[in-house]
Order: sequence, then structure tokens, then C-alpha cells
Amino acid sequence: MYSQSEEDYLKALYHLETDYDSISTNSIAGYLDMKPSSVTDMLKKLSEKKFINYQKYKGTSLTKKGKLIALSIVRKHRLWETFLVDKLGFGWDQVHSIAEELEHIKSEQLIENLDNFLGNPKYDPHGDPIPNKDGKIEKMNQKLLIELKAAQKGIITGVKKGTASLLSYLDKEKIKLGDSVKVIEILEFDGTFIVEINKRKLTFSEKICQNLLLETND
Amino acid sequence: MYSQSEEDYLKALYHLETDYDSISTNSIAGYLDMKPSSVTDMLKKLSEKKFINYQKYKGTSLTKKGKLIALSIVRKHRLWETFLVDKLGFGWDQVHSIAEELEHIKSEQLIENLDNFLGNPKYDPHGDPIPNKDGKIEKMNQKLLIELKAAQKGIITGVKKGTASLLSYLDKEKIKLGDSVKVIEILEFDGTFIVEINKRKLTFSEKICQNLLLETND
DNA sequence: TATAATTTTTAGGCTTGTCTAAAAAAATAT
DNA sequence: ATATTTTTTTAGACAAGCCTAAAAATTATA
Repeated sequence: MYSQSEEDYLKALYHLETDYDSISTNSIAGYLDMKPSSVTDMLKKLSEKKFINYQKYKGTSLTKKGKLIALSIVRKHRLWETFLVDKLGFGWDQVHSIAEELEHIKSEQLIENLDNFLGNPKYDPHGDPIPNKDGKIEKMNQKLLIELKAAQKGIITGVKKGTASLLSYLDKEKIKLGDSVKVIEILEFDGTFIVEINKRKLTFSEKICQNLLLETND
Repeated sequence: MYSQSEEDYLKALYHLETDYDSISTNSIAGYLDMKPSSVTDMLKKLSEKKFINYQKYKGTSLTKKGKLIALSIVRKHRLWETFLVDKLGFGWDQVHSIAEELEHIKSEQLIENLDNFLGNPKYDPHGDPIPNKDGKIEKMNQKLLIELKAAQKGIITGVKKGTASLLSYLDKEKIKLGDSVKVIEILEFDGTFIVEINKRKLTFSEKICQNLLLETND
């Protein structure tokens, strides 16, 4: 078994490896709100256990073993978030820190039963894919709306960090995470996007498009 | 906030105080599977925080503050057990150790929402009463069936430790926790009990009666 | 009631996971 | 190519929570 702390590091490493580019000692420390020296200590330990490839000053990457553990934590986190929103009536923005605790509960059986109870969901309330038992996870091509060309489409999965106010706007427009978006036209003179969501045509400013995250399948 | 370890000790103290007689350093150590010296360390700490009354060599008792914390842990434990059995399909004998982990999840809101989701249950799957938010818990008069006299009645709340096989027998007889039992007659020459459960008359040997726990209201 | 046995506490040590301060290595700039 | 800055690692400290071994207090026994 692995300590809660080890699990936190492995999950952080996974996110930094897949969602961000950088996986330096400093970026890990930033992500986990810790000092770089603490990170170095833990990297040594994880390396000894063969969860990561680590050579000092040279960088880090997850081994297959480490990645599987990380994915199992991500799975637990996302299933618990789904439970909290779908069954307990929490808002999708209230569940992260609770799931952060729940994800460390150890029983395998618990997670299998929870998965079934929830109807084997494929996505969590934020639109992120839930890895399966074997660590398989749908490849997401996370893109910003602004990167799409006319006629391309995607599924809304979130907004960029620090743009929570955008969400209330979307809410007002009755647009939810998981909604499908298709680009109809991009106006040349100011970059405004004309998109179709739920069979409605909408106009998005460039600024909105720069902050709206989509999952695409190309 | 209190550490997980502190919560474990307070809960142990609560159980030892209410369900058992003894609350000595040794009995706490036995209950928690720890060494007495470790217990002394923690008792000092809990005493400083005013969760217990403790004077060395003289004994221990929970303060009001400490008891409230203990009851909130018991509440969480029993609500989670109810969830695991009622919603996730676990057997009542499989849930203790999982609930032991879940009970330490911190969010108050989580527990309120869980309580509502479960329909505000009064008893957990073992028949133990669930304390309310304010730490109020139904006073149980836990008795063994063998202690009852003719015409008295109670509700089946469990079996004594180490008699799990009795449960499969009860199961076969379609008797569940929560069922009402009324003593019809006690045969004098061998102590056999004739009881009524679910409008059916049944015969229980003395041995069964020594191991069947009931909640009574006298 | 004096001695023996038991219980409880103390003293000191260990591990985990964090920290600060300083040293070493790598990256960047002149 | 050297100097400066930044990043990373090392060294040593500390708190929490456990342990063992020994001492002290209490309880039981002869």
C-alpha cells in the first residue's frame, strides 16, 4: 500500500504530465503547495519504489506502475465527485475538496460498487473522463474554443483557471458542461465566433473563446 | 480540527465508557491495539485540549466537548454504514472497516446531505441508533434475549461478538435486524424460549437466547 | 502489613513528512 | 567563456504518533 502523501504526489505527477507540460521539482512544489526540498525527498522515495523514473537534476516521469496508481486515484476522485453531485445534490464547484479526501479510501470493492451504483458514468461532473478499473482513460483533446476552425465541434468541459465569472454567464445562457458546440462561422474582422449549442445559434467574443475549454476528437 | 488519531481515541473512549465498564489505560490500549505507553501520551494531549478529564494514575472520562466529538464520529460511522448497505449492496458484516475510514472525512455538509439522501435513518444496519447532528442519541437498553421474562418484547439489534454463525441461522429463518420479538413462554425444564416474530411462533434454545441482542424500552 | 504482581507513566528512540538554510548543479546572460 | 541567476539537492531540525525498556504508583496477596 501507499501512503496518502505518496498518492497525492503520484496524482500530481500525472496531472502535470498530461495536463501541463512542466514536471520540474519546482512545478510539483507549486502544484502541491510545498517546498522544493520536500518534493526532492518524496521523489527519492517514489523512485526507490519504482513508481517514477528519477535521476537527480535530470527530471522525472511516472513508470507504468506509478501511472496506474495515479489513474486509480483519479478514478476514485471522479467517481466520488459524480456521487456528490448526482446523488447528494452538491454543486459541481463544491465537490473538489471533499473528493480529495474520499479518493484515499482504500477498498477496491467500494469503488466497484460505487461505480455500478452511479450507472458506470463515463464523465465526472466537470466533464472529465473517468478511467476504468484497469486504468484506461479516454484520450481527451482538450482545446480552447478559439483554436477551432469553422465546422469543427467539441464538448464543453470547463473554463480556464481564474475565469469563474464566465461560468455564471454560461449558466445564464443555459449552457452546461457536457453541451456540444459546433463552430458555424468565425467573423474575420473581429474574430467573433458564431456557434451552435443545443440547436441555438450564439455569438461568442474572442475573449470568451480564449477561455472556454472543449474536448475534441481529432 | 482534530487529527484522525485523536478522533479514533475519542471514539474508543466513548465506546468504552458506554458499552463497556472499563476505561483504563490498558483497556484503551487493548481496544485500539496499541501499547499502553502510547495511550498515556495521547491521554495527555487530549487532556490539554480539554476533551477528557485525566489525572495520572487516577483514570479518565470524556468531557462534554470530547463526548460531542466522539458522537459526531459515531454518527458519521453509522450513516456511512447505512449507505454502504442500503445503497451499495454490501452485507452488514462487510462495512465496518470501510466506515472506519469514511468516518474521518471532514465536511459537515457532506454528512447532512448524506443523512437526507438516506432518508434520515434512525438505526444503522446493525441496529445501533444514529446520533443526530447535536449529538443526541437514543438511549438503548441493550439486553440479551435470555434476560427477558414472558410477555416482554424488544427489537433485534444484533448478536454477541464471535457468533456470526447465528446470523446465517436467523437469515434462513427470515429473521432480520429490526424485527420485533415477543416472549410468549419460557419452558421451565430446559429454558427454551417460545417467541413470536413477524406473527410466527418460533422456538429458541437457551444458547441462542444468550447471544441474541435486543433493544428494549424499559 | 510487607511483599509481590500489575498497571501506568516516563524516558528516550524511530519513522514519516514537512521545513529552513546552505551547497551544488544547471541554465541564462554578459 | 565566464559570471550571474535560477533550480535542485543536501543537511539538519521538528512535530506527530508510535514503539521498547525501565521506573513509579497502585493493587492484590500471603
